[in-house]
Amino acid sequence: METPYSELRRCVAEAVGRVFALVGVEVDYASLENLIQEPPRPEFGDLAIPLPRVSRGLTEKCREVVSAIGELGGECIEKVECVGSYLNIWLRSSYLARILGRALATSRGSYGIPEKSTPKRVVVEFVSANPVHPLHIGSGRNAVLGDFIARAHELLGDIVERRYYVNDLGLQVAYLLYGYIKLSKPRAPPSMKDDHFLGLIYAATSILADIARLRKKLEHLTGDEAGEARRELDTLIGDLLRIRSRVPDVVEALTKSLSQVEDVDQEVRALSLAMESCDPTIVEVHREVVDRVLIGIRQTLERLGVVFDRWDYESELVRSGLVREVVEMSRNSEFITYYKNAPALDLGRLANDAVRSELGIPKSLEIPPLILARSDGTTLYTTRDIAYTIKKFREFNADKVYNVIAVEQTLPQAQLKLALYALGFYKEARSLVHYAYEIVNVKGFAMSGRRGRYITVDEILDTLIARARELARSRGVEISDEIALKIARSAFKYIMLSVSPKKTLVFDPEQAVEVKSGTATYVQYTYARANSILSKYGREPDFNGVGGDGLVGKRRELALLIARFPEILRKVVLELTPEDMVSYLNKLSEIFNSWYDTDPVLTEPDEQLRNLKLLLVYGTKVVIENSFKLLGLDVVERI
RNA sequence: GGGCCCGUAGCUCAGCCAGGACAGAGUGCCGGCCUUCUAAGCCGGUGGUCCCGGGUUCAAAUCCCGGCGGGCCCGCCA
Repeated sequence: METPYSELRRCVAEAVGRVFALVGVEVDYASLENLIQEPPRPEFGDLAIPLPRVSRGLTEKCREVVSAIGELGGECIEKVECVGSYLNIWLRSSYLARILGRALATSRGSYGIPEKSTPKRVVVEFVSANPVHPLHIGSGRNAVLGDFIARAHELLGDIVERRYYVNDLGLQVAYLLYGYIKLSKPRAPPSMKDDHFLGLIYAATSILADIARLRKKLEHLTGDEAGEARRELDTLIGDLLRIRSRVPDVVEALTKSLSQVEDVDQEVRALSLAMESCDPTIVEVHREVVDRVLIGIRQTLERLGVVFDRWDYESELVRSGLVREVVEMSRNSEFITYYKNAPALDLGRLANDAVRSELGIPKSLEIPPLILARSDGTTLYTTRDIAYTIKKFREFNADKVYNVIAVEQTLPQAQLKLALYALGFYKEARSLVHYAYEIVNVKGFAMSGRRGRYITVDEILDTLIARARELARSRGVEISDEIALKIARSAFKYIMLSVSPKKTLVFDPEQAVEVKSGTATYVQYTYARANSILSKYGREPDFNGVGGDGLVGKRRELALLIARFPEILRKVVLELTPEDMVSYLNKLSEIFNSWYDTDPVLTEPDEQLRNLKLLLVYGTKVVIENSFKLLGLDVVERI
């Protein structure tokens, strides 16, 4: 279906094109339409065309264009003006009102939502944070972006599955498990969630191992090197003290227990091996500690409104034999090689220009061989990821699989694609998308999961909830838990979505909890205002009874913005750029609020004009609703 | 050393891919607006060598080349 904005652009292009032809410049309407742009300021009209782009020398003929447009302007153009090298165009109010009214009347609540085509089957794997600590804001960004991708596909009518890869093998989990066993499966204090509690145990164990290692090393160091090591030691002890201030008993018991161990690292490595071989003496406690963390993570995700369809345990993947199968296939592959005496795939040889371009891998990215297994026979992360990717495609019969993973994993993700290709999974290799995002930095704070230095999603949500309550109370209103959570999580998500995923996001905890312009709350407030007007009006606006010359000033700006919405949404859905939607919502809310303040709707005596105003209110409401559906934000009827 | 990304107002960011008007928001700071549809709002003021240097163009924050600064990757870690 044609969008109102493309309709009006075509109308303008045709009218202007006819006039250009009259002054001797022939140009086809389609290319003229592409040259139409939005002026930077309202004084420059609703639309504008840079004349030199159309044809050299056209600027000089602009006066003739102006005088000719009166008769040939057609139904859409009110007037045009020449300013500098631009032709500025004002649309006829009645025309703009009519096409906007028709578009909204046709689609109502689904205004802007793309037409469904043949549904695709799409898997989005995201978050997949290691089960060793609570979700921090970095994982929060992943959760919000991944859910956005899933929602974008759902909006297109695709069938989407959300999967979480539980990385329950590897040294990180081994450290947690080690500490957990040494402490004889401790319970969390009543006020603390399990994932927060176990995250502290993980960090304390990891730090104690680091300290022991460093102390040993220090015995052989002198001079500058010794000084540096001592400073590092001080930092570690500082981190440990911070953890002790939260769980004193745990840290004391753990310190005492580990001080009697000759080589913690060696024991942890042994434990890791035992985990991977499903050693019956630990298999139960291993699963127990992982699941305790996962329950906490799942609660956090539920607070965010992010729900997964599948939780895939890495240990089960290994046990299923699929990983072994991948290694076997590799051994029979023509790309098998031995690198540093370990079995590997020579992906560099595979990655010629043709294959790279087929898989979307940059030419300049150097691809080292992918080592498949350690000398002890255990497999490596990327090897397992090959198996997991095959599993994701198979189990869901997927047309497309997204891996939402930090940009720092660009190389392993490229290797993953190439490995699939090398093993004959051509379609899978082509249909796998690494949706890369940059990390989150906290202002004045170096995050580290291993050191227990992070800001959790839970604490941000708690602070935001408290802040929302406080604000409501200051206005004499009590808000429900549900509303408070909706305000809080939307505020958090909005921040996560507002910066281009490829850019580092600087998170300022002080700013994050402020509720003002440019936040989700601001947009929610805008929605509540629009909603309030419409519910007081009590019935649907009369979409056909609009017209006249009412679209001036802010009303006109708002109408144009609403008219542009379907194109914006489409672009955001196809290009997966949530930040564009955020910018749009900020602009829309700003214009709406500014208009709202000076131009009453319900008391408007002129019926046609009132209908027009109601159309704008209705349009704003629907646009916010549908944007929120895409971004995973919550609208609130009252705030 | 090689590769990728980023550099725009004190701070956080749009705009760059598809070049176009005196470069836009938010925040901060200063001042004003609640007998009128929700003041979590609105209005006004303040604030910029678009990292630097060349080039292409009628026109460069945007494209090209060369620098500088910051981040990440180049593990038998994940």
